[in-house]
Amino acid sequence: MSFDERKKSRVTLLDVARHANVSRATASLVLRKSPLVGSETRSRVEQAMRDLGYVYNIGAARLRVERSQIIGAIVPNLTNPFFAELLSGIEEVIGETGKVVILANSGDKVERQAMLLQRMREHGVDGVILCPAARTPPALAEEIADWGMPVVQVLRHISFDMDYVGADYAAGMHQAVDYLASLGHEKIAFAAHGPVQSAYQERVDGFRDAMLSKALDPGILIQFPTQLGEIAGATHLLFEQATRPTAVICFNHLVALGLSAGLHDCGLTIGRDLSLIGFDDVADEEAIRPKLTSVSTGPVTIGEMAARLLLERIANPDLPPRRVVNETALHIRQSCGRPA
Amino acid sequence: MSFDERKKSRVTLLDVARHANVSRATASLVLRKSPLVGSETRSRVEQAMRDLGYVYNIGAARLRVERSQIIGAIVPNLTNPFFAELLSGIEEVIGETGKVVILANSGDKVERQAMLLQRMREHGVDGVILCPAARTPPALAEEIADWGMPVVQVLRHISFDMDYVGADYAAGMHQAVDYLASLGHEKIAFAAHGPVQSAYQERVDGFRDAMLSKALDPGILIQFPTQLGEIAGATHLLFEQATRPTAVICFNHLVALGLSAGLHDCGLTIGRDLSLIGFDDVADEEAIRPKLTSVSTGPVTIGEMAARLLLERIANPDLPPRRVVNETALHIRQSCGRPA
DNA sequence: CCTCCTACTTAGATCGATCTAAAATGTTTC
DNA sequence: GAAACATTTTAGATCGATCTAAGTAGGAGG
Repeated sequence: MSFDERKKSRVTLLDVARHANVSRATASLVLRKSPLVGSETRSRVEQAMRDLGYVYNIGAARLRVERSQIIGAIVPNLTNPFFAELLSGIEEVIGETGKVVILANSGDKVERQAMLLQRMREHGVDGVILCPAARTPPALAEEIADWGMPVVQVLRHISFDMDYVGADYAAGMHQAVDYLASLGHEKIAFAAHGPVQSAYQERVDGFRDAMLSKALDPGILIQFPTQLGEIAGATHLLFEQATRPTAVICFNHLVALGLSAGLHDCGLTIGRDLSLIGFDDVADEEAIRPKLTSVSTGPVTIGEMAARLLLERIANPDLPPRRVVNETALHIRQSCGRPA
Repeated sequence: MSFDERKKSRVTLLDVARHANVSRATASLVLRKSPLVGSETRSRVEQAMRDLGYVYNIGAARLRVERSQIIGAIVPNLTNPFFAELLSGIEEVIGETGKVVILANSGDKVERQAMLLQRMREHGVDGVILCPAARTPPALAEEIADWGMPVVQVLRHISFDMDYVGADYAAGMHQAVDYLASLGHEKIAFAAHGPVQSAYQERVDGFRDAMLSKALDPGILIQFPTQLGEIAGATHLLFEQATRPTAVICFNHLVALGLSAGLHDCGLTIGRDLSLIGFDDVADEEAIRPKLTSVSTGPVTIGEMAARLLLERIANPDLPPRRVVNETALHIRQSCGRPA
């Protein structure tokens, strides 16, 4: 890169074209790997690009073409490793196609989510992967449809008219309950947490349903604090129920981590004094002792599937809405035993 | 939104202007909240925008103005909660300014990182927050400077000519070593992990330095596997050293989690049979039992500071390069005791 | 009545790519 | 040698905003 060339704030396609003695149009064709240009011309232009240090300006291109190569991802909480894994899957698949992911954190706030969607619209994203904030009105789906913006819901859903990718929470609950029942447990609690949204509801309903199908009492449902740090301290809630549970199924990995710590603090041995089943099976759960028996929902996979679904939706907007539900798997480790 | 208006693929500023009986220029001034337009005109234009459902097209604007309102963030590993927290801090600060964050995962691969930087350049990002992949050649810094791209290094650094935000790893190591020494430990191991990069080196050097200043042997340096799942299984490495350590300082929270689990598996009691100090103090460490004494580096804060530094750098490219080093704090909990 | 000033408003060029429709070039066919 | 054809190349309009430089209107001052 010579001195003069660096002075120019930006090397444009026109500069490249002039340097290679062709027109702007031809240079553009080379850029887009069109078979129309002759091979000698092509290499001359490519050399010119290298000589001048040309950088493609996607922004300029997208003014003409209807494609920004940007995908949005909105999650309710970034610090939760579960969502980090989800994002990782999304970024992986989107990145492979040469597109780019805009990341945003709704903090589970509906207004903030609306603002972020607006911002993404202004950036002309090709589509959005959205984990809807709790209490998102279903009308949002219609609004989004009006905008003509391709959106895939992940993990939570607010509408059946929009693509959705999630896990089979109900089946996961059945796996957990069936396993505990097979060990002889009858008093099984569900340790819930966080705001109510579709995934929450599905887990609770799945739990109820599974318990009833085993003719067990589905009524032990305990609400734990939202913050990880406070969950351990709230462990006593488990023992303040009308019937004291012999096993607990956790809403997610945060509850599992918290209770695992809290039970230890109470001097109880997990798996002997009380059985514990986690949900989501994030990497950390492998590192707790005793190792946590857990229902895995596969956040990375869900992220990948959501990304793929979105790409298909963008390519073909008239597809009917689809629902993809990832299978859950019960990973049996060491946190469950027979009831005392 | 009426039928005809929806048919038009996009409502432009010109449409708004016509609808409000003003020129495109005036509408643009309203958009940018210029004090030049009369209040009556302003509200007429604003009403027109609402009537037509106008959406600002940042992409078009940025073709004229040198500002894309996009910031890039490149991290080596998204699934590591430490980086997720970092990102959370970045997104928070950047989001407040109305800008947007493009997220990318280098997988700690230099070539992939180069490709991502290129892609971000094509998207015309206003700046990038980069946690350089291990083995990134220092020449990259010059290349970036040639591009004229504002970049802030986080957590790891490859050049002194580029802004940098990190933690005071050396001080953190001193805190950890001093604390253990005060408890009477003399055989202290450093449990390392992952590829060598500046943050790695600083921790190792800090450890050495701290040990030497206490006249202790700084030579017990053990390399653990990269994957969390494999660390626990490698715990035995601790006991295969020439001198068996009575305390271990962990490279990061992954090693701490892994060893905490591994020691439990060996039937050892942490804090009594062996003292353990974590590093990074991610939220999870609160949930391990016994609670982990840990050096906190504050990833969220570092992310916030990096974002602020980048914004300043963008506003004022001629600032001399700055280095911001976040203080570390030793959080004393329950994982350390006197040597057996 | 003319000049000057203030407060708005606007026409038209511009950013850097793509796309259409047409032109230039070279080859083959009759 | 002209017509027909395939292969490359190109001029110029276009996308949707911003910016410059110039315009209009209305009032104050002389």
